Amino acid sequence: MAERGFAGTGIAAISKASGLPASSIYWFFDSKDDLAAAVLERAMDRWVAMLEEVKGDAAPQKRLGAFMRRALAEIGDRLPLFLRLEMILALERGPHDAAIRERLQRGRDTGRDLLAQALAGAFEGIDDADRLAKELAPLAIAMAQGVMLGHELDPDGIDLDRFTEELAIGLRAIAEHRVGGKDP
Amino acid sequence: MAERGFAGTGIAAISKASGLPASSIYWFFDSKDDLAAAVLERAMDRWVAMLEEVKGDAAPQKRLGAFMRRALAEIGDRLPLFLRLEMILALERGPHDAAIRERLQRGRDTGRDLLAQALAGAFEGIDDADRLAKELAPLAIAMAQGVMLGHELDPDGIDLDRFTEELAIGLRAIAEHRVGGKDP
Amino acid sequence: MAERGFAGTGIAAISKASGLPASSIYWFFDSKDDLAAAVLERAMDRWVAMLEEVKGDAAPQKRLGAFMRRALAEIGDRLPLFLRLEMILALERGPHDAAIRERLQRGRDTGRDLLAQALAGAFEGIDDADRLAKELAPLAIAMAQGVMLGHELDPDGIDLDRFTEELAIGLRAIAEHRVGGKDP
Amino acid sequence: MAERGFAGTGIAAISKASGLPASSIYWFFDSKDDLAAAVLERAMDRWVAMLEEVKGDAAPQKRLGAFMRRALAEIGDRLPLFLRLEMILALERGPHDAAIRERLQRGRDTGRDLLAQALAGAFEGIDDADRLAKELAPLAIAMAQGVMLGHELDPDGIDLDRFTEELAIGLRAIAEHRVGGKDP
DNA sequence: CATGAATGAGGCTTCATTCAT
DNA sequence: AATGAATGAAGCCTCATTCAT
Repeated sequence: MAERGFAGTGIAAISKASGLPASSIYWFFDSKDDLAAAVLERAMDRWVAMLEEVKGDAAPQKRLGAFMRRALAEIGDRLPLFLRLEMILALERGPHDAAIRERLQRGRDTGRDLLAQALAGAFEGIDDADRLAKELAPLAIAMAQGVMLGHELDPDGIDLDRFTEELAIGLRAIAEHRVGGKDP
Repeated sequence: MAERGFAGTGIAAISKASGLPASSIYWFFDSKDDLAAAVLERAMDRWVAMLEEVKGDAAPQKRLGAFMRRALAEIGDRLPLFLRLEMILALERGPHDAAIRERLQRGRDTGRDLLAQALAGAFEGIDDADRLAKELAPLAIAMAQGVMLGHELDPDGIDLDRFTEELAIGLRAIAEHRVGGKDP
Repeated sequence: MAERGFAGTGIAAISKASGLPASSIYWFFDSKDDLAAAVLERAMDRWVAMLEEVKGDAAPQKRLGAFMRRALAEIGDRLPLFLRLEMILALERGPHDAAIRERLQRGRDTGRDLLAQALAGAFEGIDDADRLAKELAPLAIAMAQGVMLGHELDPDGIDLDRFTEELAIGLRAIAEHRVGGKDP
Repeated sequence: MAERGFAGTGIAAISKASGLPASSIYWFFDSKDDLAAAVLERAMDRWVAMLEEVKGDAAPQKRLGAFMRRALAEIGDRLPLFLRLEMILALERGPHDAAIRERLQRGRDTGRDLLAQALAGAFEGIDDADRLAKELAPLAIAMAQGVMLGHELDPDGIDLDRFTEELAIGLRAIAEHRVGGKDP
């Protein structure tokens, strides 16, 4: 579903992939919507757990790059499934809305909070680092997602390792710009 | 199709939207794949034309913000259709004809070139501005796309107007960082 | 559908009976509900047309029996399809309601009006024949339907030919009873 | 099942209504057919028991109306479930086991016998009351069923209380007509 | 250029039933 | 006596496509 979208993923495909006959899938899920919501939820939980763990590591908050690098660890092979799933489900508006959209929102909120903490470390030395981190977290997430998407679409066009570092630099510059036009 | 994806957009829906009976659609297009490719092509051409026009305007290359602002002009309502279409078709891998993928690649190339020119203006004063602009263009596009996607998903989370300006700042900082680690 | 009910009549059965593939049926009808409503409508129209024609014949209003005998002409083989369809669809409440129920109501109204006219003939000589005919028409219909149903369930238990005559007698007695307890 | 028919009543619906998982239902019944037969049997037994009880009451056979009124006591809310079930199962021919049909036949026979006794009382004073009662019982049942069905379909169209009395009058007139065309 | 009709394959989902526990 | 899980067949309906006109 993360690869072909909601509509493009037939119950038959899920059945084949899972080894269960299609009708059995309906023992576990009420509908394809319900299944998608459950999958999204689980993927989300895993990703959040991973981020928490990274955050828990000693010093690393200090460098945003380290955080990002871990967060996107799977990349290279492919976009972390959760992110792909999130993007594609979010992009595909349609009738699979209700349950899914709400879960998407929750995921975004959690991700933002975690990134805000990592950003605060990267903004060390800037006034109001915490507030700025909170403000810029959505922007950081968005940029990061965009870059991952870009990498997915054209792997050679973007050097992800380098990017994780440069994203921190760019955000720091933006934070500094926000904190005061041109003062020392 | 930009809203529901390729698989989620039935010929019947296109028929209703266009007022033409489904069978008539097959007079104009050989298949759904063909139709999608044509739609993508047209959307792409329009977008490119718009960018060319912006580029043609007087000094504006100097400020990346102005370029971006025009490029995303439609936003507020919704992500420029072309970008939405591009993302969703790119994300949804599946059996959609190679034709589509190739056209997507072409679009990305054109966009990159145009943005590189705009970036070169924004990098004024930096050594090797042209080369850096070319290198960073894919990153810039990716970031911009991510931000637009983020805006689409959660319009209140991201201030697009401000972003266009800040993106320029961030990229400049990255360019400076690339041009020389710590030398003046 | 008149024989197996709505739920018991699969699209596949209709497909086989009609010679059209199941998917083609959906070119003509929006749904199984829609199809049932259309079938009911057509059966109803035919039955009403037949009743009108019977009514149009010369003297026969005078004897209710003649009217009934014609109205139930097909019987012997089987309950007039329309009546069977009406009963079974009316009895089977379920999700096939909306369109069907309304059409059922219309059918009942028409039948009642036609029968009222036939009854008026049978009530010749009774005061207020017209009013009584109108009042008793629903009762007459109901009785007749019950008898037809009974005949259907147990063909030997009920002599339909005799019944048509006796129904007139019974109704006349009821009408007389209504017109005045025991006066001459 | 009395409301939606055999085909329209899924095991899942029965499961939900009973609180038992679907698989448990198969501990009690061998199949859906078996279940339907059992349900029909039980409903039938109850109805017969009630009729017996009514019959056992003092004088009341004398007035058919009293008998009918009790027999249809539940009405007003809805057709006595047994009658509904009987009609709908009888109408819906299909693959429902011979068991069901046979049980239906038995029910009809019992009802007919009981009604014959009640009718005999109502025919007091007519020659051959017993024979006529036996002959007309099926007709009486059929008429009563039809009226109940009519009441079910259009509650305002038929006054059930009045009907119970008038049915007796109508049947008496028919009996008298049968006993001798025009002789005193 | 346009359309009504037709169609096989496949869509999601429910069906009645079975089985191991 | 009870149940969670499993299953093949069938349910209704939509799919992309074709064809005759």
